Amino acid sequence: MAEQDNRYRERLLESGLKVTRQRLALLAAISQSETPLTAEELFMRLRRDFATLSLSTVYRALDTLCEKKMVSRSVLMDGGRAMFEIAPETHGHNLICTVCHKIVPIQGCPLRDYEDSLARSTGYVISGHKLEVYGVCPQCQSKSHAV
Amino acid sequence: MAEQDNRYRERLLESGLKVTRQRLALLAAISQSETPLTAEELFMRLRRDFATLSLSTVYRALDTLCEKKMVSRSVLMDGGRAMFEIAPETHGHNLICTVCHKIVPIQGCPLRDYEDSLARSTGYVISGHKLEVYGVCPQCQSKSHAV
DNA sequence: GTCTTTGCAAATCATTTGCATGGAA
DNA sequence: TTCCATGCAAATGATTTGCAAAGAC
Repeated sequence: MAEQDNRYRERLLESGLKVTRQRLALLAAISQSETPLTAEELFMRLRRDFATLSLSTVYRALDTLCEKKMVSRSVLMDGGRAMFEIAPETHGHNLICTVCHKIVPIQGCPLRDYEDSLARSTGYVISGHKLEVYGVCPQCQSKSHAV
Repeated sequence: MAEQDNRYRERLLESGLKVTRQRLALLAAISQSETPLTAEELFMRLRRDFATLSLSTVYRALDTLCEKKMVSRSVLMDGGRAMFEIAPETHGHNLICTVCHKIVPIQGCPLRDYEDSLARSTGYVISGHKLEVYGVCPQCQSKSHAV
């Protein structure tokens, strides 16, 4: 825990950012969650032991951390609010259950080769992509059978 | 034009929706655009020859038409506002220029086989996905060279 | 005539911004 | 000490909702 804390401390400094309690707490909270969280969710979690924290600080810190690639932002199907997760070192995507909204990472990305062929066929210089896959997880499948 | 109008008329009726001027105008406007449009953009286009139209009608009609699969909604990278396009009969995705924000459709989808293998490896029943690819279009590439 | 759809205005939700204070380097 | 970061409150932007009037079937 303290080691991880120090890793974040270093990365903040490397990025030219100041090490603040709120940023460290944010990074700790995001990294402790297995699924991406909304700004509001993070705010509520941190509020427990950080009474004076402000929601706009959460938004500002998330913006900054996204710029520095320490955190990444994804968008859910409904289009409502943004979700945040620790930027994974290996590029990948999420698989989202449309029933319970559980989010699990998919390891690997099926689009590397595709991007190359797309670049060739369109003349675009491809810079990236956003992919989310939707489905029903095994647990929710068995629940619906049980009814 | 009148033929297309009639096709939409039918599809509305089939879906159990009433055929209204505003819905027909909306469908016409969306189908006449080569790129997806925001609700606001549609509103402004329709306002030209439809002075009393209300923005909330546009939102409501778009919601309804998305439910009935006549229109589809996509999300831009920045996460701001939703964009709408006529639901394509063949599943495909968009390629978005990060400089001029031009949006062009990509024919074909690289993920069909991938979804099958993902279903096998995860136990999920895959229902769909959202994919957007980002890059710089040939025009914007040459413009930046020119500088 | 009945039930849906619309227009308008007000409400809501997520996110952003201005500004003075507080805190890290 | 010098800026960057934070807290608070107010602003913004996109989208939604309540309600009465208008329109489609």
